[in-house]
Formats: sequence, structure tokens, C-alpha cells
Amino acid sequence: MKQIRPTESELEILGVLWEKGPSTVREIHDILSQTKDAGYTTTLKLMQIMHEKELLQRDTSSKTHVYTAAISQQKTQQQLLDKMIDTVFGGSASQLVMQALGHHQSSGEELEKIRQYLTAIEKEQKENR
Amino acid sequence: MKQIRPTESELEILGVLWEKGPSTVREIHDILSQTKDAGYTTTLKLMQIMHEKELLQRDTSSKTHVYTAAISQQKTQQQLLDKMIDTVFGGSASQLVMQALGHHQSSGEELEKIRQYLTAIEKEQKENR
DNA sequence: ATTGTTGTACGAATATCTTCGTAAACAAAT
DNA sequence: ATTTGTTTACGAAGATATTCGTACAACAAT
Repeated sequence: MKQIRPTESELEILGVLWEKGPSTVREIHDILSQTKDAGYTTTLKLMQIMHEKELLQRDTSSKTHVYTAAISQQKTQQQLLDKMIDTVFGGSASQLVMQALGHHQSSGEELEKIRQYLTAIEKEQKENR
Repeated sequence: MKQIRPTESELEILGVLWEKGPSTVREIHDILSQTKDAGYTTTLKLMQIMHEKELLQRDTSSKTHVYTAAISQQKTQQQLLDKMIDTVFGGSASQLVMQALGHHQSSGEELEKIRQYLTAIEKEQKENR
């Protein structure tokens, strides 16, 4: 399986693309520059490199190119999670889960969803025993 | 608050130190080289740099130095989680939790622990309403 | 004492990431 | 047609991370 390792800056860009969908460099840059301090050409260059690396696709049919994420959020999440669980949480996923639950408030709804999820997993485990 | 940003390789070393406790370069290297391919002096150099950065402490009283992690696993976990939730999971901790639960088998005990944790959090939320 | 082994220190090469200046293409406005 | 603003392309500098060769010190075994 192909190992994708986006850098920190690349993840920021992917994050925006995942949320907003296909975007121009200008759009990405405007959003990023709210929280970060970098020139326009920096963002441009990054996205060009990401295109070379095949992290992004782009449509060059008009003068202003439109970029799209070429890797799915899900897959990227899973990959980064796996590595993190492995190196930082000593291999224990539930350790990570509890740490995450502890320090971020989630709405009651979200907690309820997680609870249902737990139940489903436990049920599945019983069946496969 | 001081932002710590260990690199990938540094995290690997920290991971071993957190698990095994104080260790020599040789011990760390032997473990890492099971899954990674790097020379001994590379590991040594990395740990020396980490000591300069104050990521590691070391005892130089004997010829063979003994290194210890200078930052806690908990704090590092939290910091990395926060950033990850922010950039990769669009700010949703529960999104991360479900993704993590989905693709890693946890024992029934662990799941039970998480369930209790959930209950505690929900109770707390009610009280603070 | 000589040899072999294991360790640290140091410097430098290499690789990778990040940043930005500059030039050229293009379109809209004057 | 010239100016102005927006965009891409490119190259190169700067910053950071990774890798390893070499030298030297400590020590054990012969």
C-alpha cells in the first residue's frame, strides 16, 4: 500500500480542500493567511509541489487553476492515526480515545453517537467469538 | 505555554523511552533497528540533539550515558492530538474517536473502560448545565 | 603493552521543507 | 496601446532534519 506522508503545511492545505471542495490558490491562501503568515507565492509553490507529488489534482482549463485533493480525508486520517497510536500511544487505540475524549468537549449528541458505536463494536466482537 | 514539536524520528525515540524507561543509546538503537534501518551513530546524534533541545535528559556519570525523556508522554499526546484534530479531523474530536475505534481492535475490557469514561463525561456535562 | 570492542563527539554531506523574489502570460480598465 | 492587477512558472536561498564517516577516549581481553 502506498504510504502517503503529507507535511504539516500540506495537511493545512488538504484540510481546507476537504472542507471547501475544489478551490483556487487564491481561495486557499486567503483562508490560510487568517491563521498563518506566508506570502501568496509560498502557498502557490506548495500546491504546485503537492500536484507533482500527486497529493492534489488540478484543472488548468482556465487561466486560474482549480485544485482538488487527490487523497481522501478518511484514508489520510486512518494512516496518521495508525502511526500516532503506534509511536505515541504505545499501540493502544483506546488510550488515544480516552485522551481525546478527556480534553475536548463534545456535544451530547456526539457522545451518544460514540456510545452507539461502542455498542455496535461490542456486539460484533461477541458474534465473532 | 511552550510548544514542543518533536520530529518523526524523535518521536520514535521518545516512544521507546516512555515504554522502557531510562536507556542507553545502544538499547534504543537495538530496538529501533528492528523496524528501521539506520546506523548507530545516527541514533546517537539524534539523541544528542534531542538533549540539546531539552527533549531528553542524560546521566553522564558513567562512560555509557543513560538518557531519559524530559517531556511527559501525556503532554505530548495531548499536544499532537490537538493539532491532529484541528487540521485533519476538521476540529471534531468525536470524529477522531470513531475513526480510531473503527479500525483497531480493542479488548472488551478496554471498550468497557471507554464506556465508563463516556458516562462520567456525560454526567459532568449534566451537572454543569 | 597491544589489540579489539564499545562508546562519545564532531563535522559535514545529503535530503527535505519552506519561503520568496522575479519574470512572463494574460485580462481588464483607462 | 499602455497601465494595472492577477496569475502561473521557475529558481534559488534559507531552514530544518537525517545520515554517516572519522577521530578519539575508555576499557577489557589477550
